Amino acid sequence: MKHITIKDVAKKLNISISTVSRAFNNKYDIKSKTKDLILKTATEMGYFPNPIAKKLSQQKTFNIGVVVPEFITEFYAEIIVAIQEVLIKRGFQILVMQSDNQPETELNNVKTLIYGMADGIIIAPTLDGDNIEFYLKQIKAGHPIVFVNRVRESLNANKVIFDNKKWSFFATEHLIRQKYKKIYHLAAYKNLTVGTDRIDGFKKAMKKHKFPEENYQVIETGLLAKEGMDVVEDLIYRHDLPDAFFCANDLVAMGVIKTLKENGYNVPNDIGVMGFTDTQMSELISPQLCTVKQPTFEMGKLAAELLLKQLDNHNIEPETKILNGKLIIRESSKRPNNN
Amino acid sequence: MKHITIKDVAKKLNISISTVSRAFNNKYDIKSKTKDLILKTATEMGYFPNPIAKKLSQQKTFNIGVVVPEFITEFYAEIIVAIQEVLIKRGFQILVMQSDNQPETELNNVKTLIYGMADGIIIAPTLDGDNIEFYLKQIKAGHPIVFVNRVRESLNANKVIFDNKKWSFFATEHLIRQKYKKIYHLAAYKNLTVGTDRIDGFKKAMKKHKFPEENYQVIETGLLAKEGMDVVEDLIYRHDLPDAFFCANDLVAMGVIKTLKENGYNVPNDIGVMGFTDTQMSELISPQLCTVKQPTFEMGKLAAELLLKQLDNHNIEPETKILNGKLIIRESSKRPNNN
DNA sequence: CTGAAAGCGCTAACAA
DNA sequence: TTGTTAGCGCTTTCAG
Repeated sequence: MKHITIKDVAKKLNISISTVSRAFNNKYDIKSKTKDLILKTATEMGYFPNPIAKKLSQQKTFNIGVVVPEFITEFYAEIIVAIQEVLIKRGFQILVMQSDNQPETELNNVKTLIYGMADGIIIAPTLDGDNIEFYLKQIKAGHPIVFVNRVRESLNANKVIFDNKKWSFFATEHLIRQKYKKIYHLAAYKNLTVGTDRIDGFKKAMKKHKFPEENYQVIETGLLAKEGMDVVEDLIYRHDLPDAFFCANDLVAMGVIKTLKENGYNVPNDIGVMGFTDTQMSELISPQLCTVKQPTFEMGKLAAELLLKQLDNHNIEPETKILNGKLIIRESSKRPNNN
Repeated sequence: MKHITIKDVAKKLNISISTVSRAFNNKYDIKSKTKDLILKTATEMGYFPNPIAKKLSQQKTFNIGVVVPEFITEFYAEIIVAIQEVLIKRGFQILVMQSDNQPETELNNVKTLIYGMADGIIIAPTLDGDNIEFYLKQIKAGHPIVFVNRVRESLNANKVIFDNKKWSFFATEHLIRQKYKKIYHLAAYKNLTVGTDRIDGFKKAMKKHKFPEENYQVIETGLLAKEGMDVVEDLIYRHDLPDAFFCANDLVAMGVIKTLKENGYNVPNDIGVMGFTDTQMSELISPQLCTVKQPTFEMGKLAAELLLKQLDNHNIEPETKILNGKLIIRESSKRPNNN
């Protein structure tokens, strides 16, 4: 329980604590011989500078906090990996906290990090709800913050987001080009901006290509494989299957494919399926999943870089990075005779 | 940049800082009227107690650190979720740090957490290597630490591990019972205890059932789908395919299945495949993957509970929880005519 | 019920 | 090149 402190080291060597401090921060003049001696004995004694005390006096940790809704899916895990890659090179350590998709938990996490142990923080919000105002106040007070993913484009802050509307539009158009005639969009929960944006993109494509109202539909489904399976089962039961599904994410798409296959439908010959995000698994299943690649690594990297800029200069103008994706054409949406 | 401190609040109300402190910790006698007033104005001013300072004087945060090799695969992500579930109920916040499979990074992470911002720490080590000694020293010094997963059974510390040897043995026996006659084990990297333990279990089963040496083999493969694919391609090229694969994890197994299918082999009729871990995806692919379920949630939960015990009483005897898994029998290892 | 003051471990002027 | 000392923001005894 007892930490060895700078004092213990100083006493042992009969020198002052400031000399020990200098040895560990090697930026003040100090005889290299004493420095070596100090470092050596300190290590022997098992001394390690207490970061808490350091922070309190220096007003600087070299920690960056990252708050995400969850990291059980690859999406945020990959973003975090990218953030870490950039910031570790610059001498920072990364502390990650999960909000569990709970805005209150998110707020607490951010508070702990920002008031306590982090010089800056990257937030992937759960919702673009009430917390945002608090965050903006913190930014104004000088705390570097960068937002990622689930934020409104209009938010005046450093942020990196994905152009969900556009790529949902493109994904839908891909299905249309494959001559699928009746397309259902299995959407994410409607309280997510990313969800509504994808719905918008889907509808836009439908309108552009003049699909009659009865030939397309948006079904609020969710983000889990199970939820996709349930919806498909229900549609089968009601004899209301479309000839293509555009799913909110890959996991839902995989659930859809599985249920379709189990019920004797061939994907993509009978029914096409399109995912969103491009997870690792999407090319390991059969048929391989056609999807939209979201540049998770790029998102993380850019967020980290925006944060570094803020750390260097607190008064820069907020920047927004809107990222593009890529259609990953694979079997699951390939109609055999699309003539 | 300027935080509002306890001093500012005290000055504003013309009271002492200790009174303000009391108001926020409501454990000392304080007139409820003054308390309310303080809390109210403090909130208005945007005051939030600085956790760093709190920790320095109290020697207690309510943070628990969790250090894992990575959380891009479900395995550790699920463990973390379980830990969080237990500890949040007890008023702790969880700080997660990734070691990136690098022992040095791991050591730094642990140091930051333990000396700095965490009352206790759960470590899922990258290797059971040199760092362990340092950790044991910390435990002796009174820092609560619990180990998870990649640790030797002989380590005298609080830990929760999985009985890899046993379940690797059972997995192998399952393949044997299915009458597969030539079985290759695609092993994890050999410097991982979990890897060598699974190899041991595999060999033990082979010996028990008197498989001739030429009918089984251990191939160091890794933990990625790509690595599984490469090995299978190589075996196909060398005309050295077995009639069953027992893979180090599900991801490798999925890579194996994919490559086999692409090369015209039927799984499980021509070749059986068995995974390890039971990821979400394993039942979404076809054929569904037969695997061993590792109780990730249970592991996290128990680790958290062991930590809580240590937090309450620093001098308890170290406990070891060795967990069992479960065979999840699915298509990929079902031989049609196993008579 | 409230205030004064010491101290948590460290940094960073300022002296020497 | 080294030592002395005043904080960093908070808790917690000890007086009052």
